Amino acid sequence: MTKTSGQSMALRKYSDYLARHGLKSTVQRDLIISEFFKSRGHISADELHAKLRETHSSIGLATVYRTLKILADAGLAHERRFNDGFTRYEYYAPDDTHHDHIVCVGCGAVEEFENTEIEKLQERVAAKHHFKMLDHKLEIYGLCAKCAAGDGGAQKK
Amino acid sequence: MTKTSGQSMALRKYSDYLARHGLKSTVQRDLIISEFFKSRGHISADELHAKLRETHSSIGLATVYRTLKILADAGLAHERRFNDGFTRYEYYAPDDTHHDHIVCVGCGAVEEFENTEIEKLQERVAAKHHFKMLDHKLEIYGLCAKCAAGDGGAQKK
DNA sequence: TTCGCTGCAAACCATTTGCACCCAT
DNA sequence: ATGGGTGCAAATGGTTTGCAGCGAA
Repeated sequence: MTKTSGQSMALRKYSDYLARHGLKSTVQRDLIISEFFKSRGHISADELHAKLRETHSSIGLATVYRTLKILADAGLAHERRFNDGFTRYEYYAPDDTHHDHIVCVGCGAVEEFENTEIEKLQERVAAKHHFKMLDHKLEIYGLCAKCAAGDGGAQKK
Repeated sequence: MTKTSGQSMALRKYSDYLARHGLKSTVQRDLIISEFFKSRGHISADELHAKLRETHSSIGLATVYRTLKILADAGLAHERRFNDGFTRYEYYAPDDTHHDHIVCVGCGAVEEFENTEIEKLQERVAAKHHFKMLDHKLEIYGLCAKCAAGDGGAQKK
């Protein structure tokens, strides 16, 4: 099972992208990207910026936005908009299978799932409407076990 | 097949809501709501405001927003956020079956569909993750027959 | 007469952009 | 030394809100 680490593969794809587009590698970008890879899944520019500030107080929010946009352009991150007002970025390896999200409206937790049966049904729906399907978005909103049980959940701002 | 008109039923539910909440019926609200019901499906506050301006130039955008919010609170409209930056409101009768959307990325056309099989699969996914499902959102993005055929489509701003 | 309602403009807030200086290449 | 990168502050753009006057009950 020799499987190249998804992360190192992503880093290579990232520097390839920089090179091919005449962009430069900088300390800030490296920091942002490494932090982004560390906290895998569904982080917002603001949250990422806050985390970075803990150790590098001078990094600007604008740079975080700009870098995340590069990652998205390079095909290494996906912009996701749930219903909490702002954009979250999620790590997306080139060979990842498509997945969807189930979101807890109590505590904001996000889990991922994939279901090929649903995908197939979607293709069929698109065909029925004479659409060529390019992408789709499926989000299930509900209460996770913990939030359904008791408390209102510590709303993770 | 005696079936009370969905619209008159909605209007009744609307005035009930106003009464129960100590809110007043006004000319502006009536205009906004009637226009909203007329252009069924997926209209934004701005588009609605523009339409109303044609005949009633003094209506303010803020009032449109406020009224749409009332409709949403009354359970007569759903707020929908696709990927074009702003919120669209869609008519939603209390007895409507849930439906999802298929959106053309070429011309912005939106069609509705429902698929109970997909719904069932979603319930199953939620159960597997120990979530109590409350709501869900499924959007298929693609090209409609017209846009897939030739032109880039007259992007409906 | 009482409050809620309205239009306007200002405020919000996440995200973007202009700019002058900084730093990889 | 070039030209892209950065932080800051200002601009944006959809949506919300404060306020003084208006109008439904």
